[in-house]
Amino acid sequence: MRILLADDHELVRDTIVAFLTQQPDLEVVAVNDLFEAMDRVDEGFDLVLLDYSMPGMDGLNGLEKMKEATPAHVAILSGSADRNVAQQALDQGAIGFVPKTMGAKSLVNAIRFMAEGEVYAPVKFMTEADEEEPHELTKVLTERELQVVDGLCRGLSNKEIAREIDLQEVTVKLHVKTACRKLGAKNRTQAALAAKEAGLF
Amino acid sequence: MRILLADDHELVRDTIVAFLTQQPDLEVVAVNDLFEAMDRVDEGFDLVLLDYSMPGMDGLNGLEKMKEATPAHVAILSGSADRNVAQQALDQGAIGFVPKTMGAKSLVNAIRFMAEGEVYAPVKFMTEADEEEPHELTKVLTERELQVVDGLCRGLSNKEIAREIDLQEVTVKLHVKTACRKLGAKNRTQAALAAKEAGLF
DNA sequence: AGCGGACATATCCTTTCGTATAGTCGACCT
DNA sequence: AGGTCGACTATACGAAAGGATATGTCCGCT
Repeated sequence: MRILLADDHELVRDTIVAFLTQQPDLEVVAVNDLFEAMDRVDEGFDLVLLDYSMPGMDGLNGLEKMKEATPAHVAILSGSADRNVAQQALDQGAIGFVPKTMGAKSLVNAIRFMAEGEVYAPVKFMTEADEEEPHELTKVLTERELQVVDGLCRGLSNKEIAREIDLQEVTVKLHVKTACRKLGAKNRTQAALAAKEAGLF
Repeated sequence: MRILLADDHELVRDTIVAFLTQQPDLEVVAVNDLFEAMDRVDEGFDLVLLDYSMPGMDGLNGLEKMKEATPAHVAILSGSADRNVAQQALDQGAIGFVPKTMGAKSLVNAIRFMAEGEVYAPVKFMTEADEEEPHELTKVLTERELQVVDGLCRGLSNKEIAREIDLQEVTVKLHVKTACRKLGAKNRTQAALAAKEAGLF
């Protein structure tokens, strides 16, 4: 299998090359940036690995360009990008997303996966990032408000929420109102949507 | 690496064993059901593969049991289960989820991944399932109902929706009610949540 | 010609929401 | 000790939402 690796960090490049070439059936060509990669991609590769932040990439536009230039599978390699970028890359047709934090053996496996046409993205990485935003909201909302918003997110009425957390309905209304204000919502429906959006519940 | 495979379909079992044993460093023990698997798991394995629907499994309870019985990584193998089951399995600590539709080479790669402690789930499988339900809903909801639900999903009031699509408020109410019924929602908030959940808008 | 589905409108009525206002209570400043 | 703030309770009222039922149009199908 022939792999084209493009990364502007020499150390990263050398490390990856060193590991990949230990595999008897892997052949790796490493280049410095997207331009070089574009130049050499015609040599025929099974998989192209592009660093997310290197000269010529311009975010995911580089992915776009590379995909137009070759029928080979193209994957994004990154040391910093977050889950959103990974998701976007996959949406734009990348065969995979590989964080540089990944172990060497896993990297080799991932590359085999992708070279065979299987989409790869580390599950850990894709899911755990969902737990960042809650902090902002759980900090502005009080305990009661959180309970009430939880009810909103299940489409409960004020009365039902009141029964559930043992409060007067009027009090629930108050919490709904203040929670709406904090969430920038005009009404309970928008509040529920906003809370869901933010990853609460 | 030692793999314990449990599946009640002999054909599936034999096929997988045949492929895995082609790998010089893989050693596979295949059994018929969860009970046999539990009996032999003490022999020491790097990875345990459990069929989702085989005697003794009882949904994901079998996964639970196996995880208690061994420190090895446990993955779920399934020919039919959907994305939700896969997600649940991962949430319950499975090291991976492998659909039987996967190619043999990819299967081997996935197994290496999991044996090394990397969580594996096919991205295609996990994401594409999100695009099934819309069909159902866009088909049961009429044109007007869709417009109204769109409004609901933006937290608009009936009056606002009426203005937007140039209808009387009463008519909007009608559509909201029928849409709620079709979506199995008790009120507009649940309807909005359900529509969002299903991937509409 | 007749039928049913989708759509629009109307009236009536009940429940729920949303908001304003006011007061109690305890915690935390300073 | 007085002040402030957050959480809670309480009234009260107008605005929405939700439900039922009835009428009528348009369109496609039989």
